[in-house]
Amino acid sequence: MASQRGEGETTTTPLEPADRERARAIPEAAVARLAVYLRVLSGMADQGINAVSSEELSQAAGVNAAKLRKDLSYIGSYGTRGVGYDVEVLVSHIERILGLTRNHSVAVVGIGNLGHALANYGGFPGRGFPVTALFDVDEDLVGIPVGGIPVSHIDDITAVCVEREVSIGVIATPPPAAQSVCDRLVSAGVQCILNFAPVVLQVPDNVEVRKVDLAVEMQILSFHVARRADEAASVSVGNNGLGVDGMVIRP
Amino acid sequence: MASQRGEGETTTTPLEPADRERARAIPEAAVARLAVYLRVLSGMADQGINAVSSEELSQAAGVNAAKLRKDLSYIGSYGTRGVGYDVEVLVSHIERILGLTRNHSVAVVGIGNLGHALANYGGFPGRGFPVTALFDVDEDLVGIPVGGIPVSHIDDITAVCVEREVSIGVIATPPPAAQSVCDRLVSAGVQCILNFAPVVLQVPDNVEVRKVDLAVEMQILSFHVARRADEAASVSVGNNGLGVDGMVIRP
DNA sequence: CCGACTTTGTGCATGCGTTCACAAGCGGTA
DNA sequence: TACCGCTTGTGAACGCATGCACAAAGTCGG
Repeated sequence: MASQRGEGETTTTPLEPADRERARAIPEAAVARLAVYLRVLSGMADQGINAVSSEELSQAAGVNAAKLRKDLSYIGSYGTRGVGYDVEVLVSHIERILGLTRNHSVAVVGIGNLGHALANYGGFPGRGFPVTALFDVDEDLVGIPVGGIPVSHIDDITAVCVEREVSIGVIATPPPAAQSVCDRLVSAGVQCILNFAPVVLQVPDNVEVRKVDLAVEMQILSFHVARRADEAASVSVGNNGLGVDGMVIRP
Repeated sequence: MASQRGEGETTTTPLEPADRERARAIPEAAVARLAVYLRVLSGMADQGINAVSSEELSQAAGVNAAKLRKDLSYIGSYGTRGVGYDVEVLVSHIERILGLTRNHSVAVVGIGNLGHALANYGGFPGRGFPVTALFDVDEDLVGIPVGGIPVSHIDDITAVCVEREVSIGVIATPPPAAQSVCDRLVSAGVQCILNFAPVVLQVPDNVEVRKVDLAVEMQILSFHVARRADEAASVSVGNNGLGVDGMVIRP
């Protein structure tokens, strides 16, 4: 895993010009799916499987086979017609495109319940994301190690982030603190932020923010519950032909 | 459908036929944003603000003003031209569309670090989502209350979910257990699942699954880091006009 | 070496979602 | 009451993503 390291630009396999061109053109949605394919492929590799067809892989990943092939075509042609894909080759290629050949140092801010959970993941699932810094306002927490890393005070955020070359900041603070923490991360040079706080962050446009919003997820589900209840209540006129092929429970 | 439960339709404000039609047509992406608008609006209501224009609201929510208006138009016309929107009216209308006038009982499965964090949220942010059941395989945990709710054994999942009318199941187990837990939730009649396990769940098509995948989020960020590093490395030929206006750090 | 079969890679059409731009509608003012 | 300015609501254009269908390309068996 080799946690932090001296410099870290050219230690990793650099993208060749051809790939560089491609990376620019990959749709956002496809990037998310590539990460899923990667996980499925890693699992297959662990099971000793070394070849896979687009059909098999797509089913395991829960997507359309054509879409999968198109997604893979964005990163180049690495399959063999008539045979399928070499698992190892695909894994290493997706890893390269996603930038996983380089380690991304992660800082978690806000060591509450969620922060604890995140810190204890200890190098995020799928590794390549070592947590190297933890921050909180609470003086009582400072110095105490969580998941092996001692908590720093939030006022030291700039110094620590720069020193440990943090490239991804995770915000797990209460809502009111989120924007302020975000600003501090940004001025510490962090350009990628994963936000768990239910707040819309304002950032300069050179910073990438992704948000994980529990409340929103729940409310989307709630919407579907409501919609279904309504549809069920109005099954009188006749349903449209939109394929509700009724309760196929697959064990 | 409406699985079990005595009545449960008309306890809550029922959607009128006109709204029912509309709810069916709301794009998935818009639903997610409506939840965000709702939060922003609630905040405004708490601050005593009672009118807002699409411009203000859209900025606070971090979206385009035109998009916001279109999103709101999906749920009907509740603004006043020349003035804006009444905050209260909008809040209650979005709540109705999202089905938040009804309480959605939530079950959390897997009381590890993340499960603890979720249970301790204690009725999810924005309320309306009371956590009413917790499950784990670990016998040592069974009976111990977490966040006020005693943990049940996972083998009792069907009985407990039916009894407590669970409508949303949250999976926070280790990956290998996720599919099995999911199957059990489904056979207990749970139709909405929020999945934190890094696994692609296979479900019948009457079940709605949303996934929150830390690893994928991190890898998407990683991709952007890599893409940027590459773009920065190839600033020699000349950048395209696609607005990278260079490192504007706003404090 | 050839032919049949399999599976990839992709051009094209379709549909969805976003954005633009403007007419319609409402409050305030004289 | 009539006008003026402001903001909504939406028709229409655009662009992106998905899905289809097929040609290209490779393997395997004879």
